[in-house]
Amino acid sequence: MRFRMQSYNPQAIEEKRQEIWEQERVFRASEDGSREKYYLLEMFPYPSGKIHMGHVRNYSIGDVIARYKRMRGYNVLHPMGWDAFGMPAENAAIDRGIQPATWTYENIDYMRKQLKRLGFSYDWEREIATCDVDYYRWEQWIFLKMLEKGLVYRKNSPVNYCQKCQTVLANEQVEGGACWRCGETVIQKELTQWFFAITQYADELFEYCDKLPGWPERVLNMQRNWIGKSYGVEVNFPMEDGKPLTIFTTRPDTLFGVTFMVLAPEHPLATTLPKGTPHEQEVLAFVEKTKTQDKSFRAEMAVSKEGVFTGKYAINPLTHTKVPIYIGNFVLMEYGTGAIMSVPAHDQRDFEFAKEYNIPIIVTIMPEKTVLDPATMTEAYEGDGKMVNSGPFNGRQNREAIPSIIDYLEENKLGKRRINFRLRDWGISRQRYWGTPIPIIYCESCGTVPVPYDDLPVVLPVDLAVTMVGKSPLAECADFYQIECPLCKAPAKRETDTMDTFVESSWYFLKYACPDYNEGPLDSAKVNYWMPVDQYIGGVEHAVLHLLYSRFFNRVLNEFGLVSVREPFENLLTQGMVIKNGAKMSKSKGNVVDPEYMIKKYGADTARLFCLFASPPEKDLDWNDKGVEGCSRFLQRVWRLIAERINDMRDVEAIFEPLTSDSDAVQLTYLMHKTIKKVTEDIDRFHLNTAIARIMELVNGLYKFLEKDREGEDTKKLTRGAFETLVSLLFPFVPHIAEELWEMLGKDSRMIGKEWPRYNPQYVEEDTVLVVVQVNGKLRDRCEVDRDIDQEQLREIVLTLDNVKRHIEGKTVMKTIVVPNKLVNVVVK
RNA sequence: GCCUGGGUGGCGGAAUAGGUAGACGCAAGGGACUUAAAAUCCCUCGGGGCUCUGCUCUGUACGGGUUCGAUUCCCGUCCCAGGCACCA
Repeated sequence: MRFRMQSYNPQAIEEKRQEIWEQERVFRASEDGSREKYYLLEMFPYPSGKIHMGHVRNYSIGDVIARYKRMRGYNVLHPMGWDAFGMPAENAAIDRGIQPATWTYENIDYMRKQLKRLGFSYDWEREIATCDVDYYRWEQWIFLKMLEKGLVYRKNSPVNYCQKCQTVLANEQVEGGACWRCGETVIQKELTQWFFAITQYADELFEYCDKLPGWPERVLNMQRNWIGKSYGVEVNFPMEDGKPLTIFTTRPDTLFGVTFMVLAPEHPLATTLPKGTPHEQEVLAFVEKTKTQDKSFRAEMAVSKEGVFTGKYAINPLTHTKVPIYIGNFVLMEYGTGAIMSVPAHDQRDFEFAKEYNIPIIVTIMPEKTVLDPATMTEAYEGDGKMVNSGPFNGRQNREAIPSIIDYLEENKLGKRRINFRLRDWGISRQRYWGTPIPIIYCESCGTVPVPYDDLPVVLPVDLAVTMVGKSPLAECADFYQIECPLCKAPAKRETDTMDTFVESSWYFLKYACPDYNEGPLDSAKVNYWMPVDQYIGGVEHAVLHLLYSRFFNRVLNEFGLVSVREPFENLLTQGMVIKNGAKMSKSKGNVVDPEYMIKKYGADTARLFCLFASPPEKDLDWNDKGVEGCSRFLQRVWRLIAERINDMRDVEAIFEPLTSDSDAVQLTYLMHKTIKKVTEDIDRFHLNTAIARIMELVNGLYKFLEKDREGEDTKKLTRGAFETLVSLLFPFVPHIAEELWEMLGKDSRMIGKEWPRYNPQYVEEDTVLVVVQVNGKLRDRCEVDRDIDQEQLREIVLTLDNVKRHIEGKTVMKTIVVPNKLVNVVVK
């Protein structure tokens, strides 16, 4: 049978392959005890309308790993779904008068098509959309369970509020005082809100950062930073009425230098202490003024320290001296006890405050090289040194003295060891429509009543007229909120807030294991088969949002007995952004490249290849249209390499070792086996760009080899072996063209995804090696010698080289350093 | 200010363990094929110098150090990106 050579037509072959994959359901995963499982997960997208280049990159990286692991014999779970609740759906509804549900599901349909057109190997039968009732009903179940266990509570407190989005934001969702989504300045608002008690897990979440070796250090650092664990002590300063004023400090070594105390304006004592003193009015006015300022404004104001004296004093428990109590704008009620001891000599903030209000300064830590004098100091000394003015602790190194100071405080019941965290509980109430309804009912007589488990789900009405003004849409929908109390049957009102959409993404990775299970939230047997996620891939922007919440949620569900592992994600890869012309691709910058256009022009394989080749996964990817063309050229070159010769090769048997001693054939064999080794190692450490570079070298080598007209069956067989190897190596990166070429070679297309080529160790190290010769560390010559040659012999050979002789002439050889099979350095004087 | 990363050709990026700096690709220049163009193929390609198939000096942000040898390790400085920022 003779074939006419066809040119590379990506659209045709890609659609053909995709159809076969779909029909044969080749990416379906099921539990299989006979093989090692591998759960590969990429962060699921928000169905905003269209796939963007960031998605293409993220999912291309994931697909290489998924396909590669399958070829290595793993039972791979590679699912995809939709983070489908969220604000843009509501905005679209307002702008275009479409229901959020309609808009969302239409987007999902469109984007699913796009992902399929890119040829990613997902098990689409496990697809989930978080806005499906069958998904969020179990989220409501989890909420109720958490409520039972005391992990959910409701409280009135100042919260972050975005006026543009008209909703509350969690601390993690405020970036530099602005809304993470729209950039609007966040204000403080007093509201009653539901909270998840993530702080109960603060210590564990912090400590386990050391037990996640598969995570990038910078992500762990961001999490540690965010949780903010600090060791210190709570100290009681008795006041004149005998009651204690409790403060938290990490620097008990400066206790002897306390000259005043400061309370947060929100501190309960702030308004009661000054009663009856001449300072009362002034304090009340100050507290009022400061409290009404919102957080970011106050932070800005407090650059200059402001405060008022309460007229009252506290007693330093160590020195028994009387120190004045102030109210200050720079003290935060949310951290520690909302009150601090102030040591102006050794804390810059306290120093500034003391200077402002003429409060004395006492030095208690003396640096080694200088002498501190309170009268002349211009800033606080925050470093270490010898303790002075510190009674029994005088002369000791301050850091070393801390434990004994704390011991002393504890023994005398003056204070207590204490660890404080910066992390706050996660506020999850959102005054929005398109989210999971919080399953709670408010009854005049029974109070806050959880929706009974049997009454779940609380279904989000989808036929609602959405308006932007006023309260949350659900709060205006009587059909939704009017309900009878499950306990007393009296008319009652549903909670009309919905949950933060980060709740959905905190457990979706578990649901993929059992998407159709509906007897409970999760089928533990299946979940435990697949969990933990072996490799998670996504953007670094979720370092302290989604990734922290998920770790928290997984622990909670672990305690409910639904999953057996404590940490959900074993290994994490954070890929960089896609950049063009020096800026992140975005509509507002006008530098967007549409994946759809790329597919039309070059095909999915080229689009994928460029995303993988242009830079290593963790780095930002600089988009370059010319680079894309280069990738397209490469695929055409591969296509021609095989298609042009297929008539001669079709029925030839493949061999992977030369039967002749023809040096070119031997060289090709070495190249082939070395390439397998390099590509394997590179994929294993996610150096996908260099893996592709190696494959390009193999292609270049093959062209060079075939340049000469070669006769003989052996040559053909070896060439065929190299072709098969090449196509297999290409498969995880560019599956369509690889599978098509595989079939062109007359092989079963189902098999390419199951076999990863092996290399013969004998052919990765040549018998001779190139040894570099240096004289005094400078490269002077090189020579080809037998591998593992005797060192003495090598020394002799080296000294006969012309250029070496020239450089050592008239000098004495002091020593010769030999790095076997690599380098000789002759040291002369 | 603090904590992380990171600074390598015209560009994207290579260089597992301290051992040939610049793999692979893009761009650029030159050539072959062609009536021509596209496509394809070949050659050159960090900078300087020379007696130019070769040799030599220099070069991985900057300044020192360790070493036979440093892009790689150590100390100091500068710059860029990300995170945190009155957290007591």
